[in-house]
Amino acid sequence: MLLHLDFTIDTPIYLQIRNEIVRGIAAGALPSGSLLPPIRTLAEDLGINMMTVSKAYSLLKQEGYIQTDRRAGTRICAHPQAAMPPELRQKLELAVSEAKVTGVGLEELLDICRSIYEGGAL
Amino acid sequence: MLLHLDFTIDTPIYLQIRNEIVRGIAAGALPSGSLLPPIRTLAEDLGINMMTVSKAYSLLKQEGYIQTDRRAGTRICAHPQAAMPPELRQKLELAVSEAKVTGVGLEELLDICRSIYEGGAL
DNA sequence: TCCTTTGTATTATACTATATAATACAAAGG
DNA sequence: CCTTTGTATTATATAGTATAATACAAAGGA
Repeated sequence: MLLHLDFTIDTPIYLQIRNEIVRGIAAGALPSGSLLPPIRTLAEDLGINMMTVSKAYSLLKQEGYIQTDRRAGTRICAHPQAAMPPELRQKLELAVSEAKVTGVGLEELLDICRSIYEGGAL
Repeated sequence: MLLHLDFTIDTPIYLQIRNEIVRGIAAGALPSGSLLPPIRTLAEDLGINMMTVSKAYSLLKQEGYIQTDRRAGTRICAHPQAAMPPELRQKLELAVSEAKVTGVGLEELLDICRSIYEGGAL
């Protein structure tokens, strides 16, 4: 379980962990049922505090990405939503808007999105 | 100049201001050369502190979205980048990944991105 | 039964980020 | 000169983030 953390950017560590796991799920590296490492193990591997990993897991659990069992550990669980959450919609709007303003053309943008979706962005 | 702020979410106010302006540029509501309201005026309209607006303007200026002149005020300036900044690429990757995991199909996602790009997301 | 492993919770501390408040400054037009 | 503009400074308060040191509950295994 290798997660890439960047301590120089302003994104909190627990959010980086959460994001990496979400991307891992989308990329297929973490299929439904996959066992995530124990909080203490991952914390030690990453050289960070146990509670920071716990915070990431709690968030993922709250969002429905994982399920936790005291003894069995933490596993990925698929959960297609009925509709797209408004927060995700806003994330997309902002990213697409920034791309547009930056000068990225529509077709180019769609190609990028397609490659991310298909390739898994990893 | 109406900006929609949400004081209940965890996104900082200065970032919300920045994001709204970027989306306004992409949507065409703020074409190049548009004059943004003075910091004090916008702060008063939004009921927030002057320095919070100043922070948003500073960020936009640093990112190249606006230009400031002590006397002439603050104006939008177009600036197509040579290549897509890596932070934007990561934003896109995360948003697309979340959409995929949430159960959004590829074509549906591309339609959404297209409508955002063309419609301006406003 | 005892030990280990799991997630979770508590308490304290330190540091940073965010936002406000009250001023002050520099620049330039009227 | 006065106003308006962005910017800077100093102080303060609050919240978020991360660490540290423990402790607890649950359940499988020796």
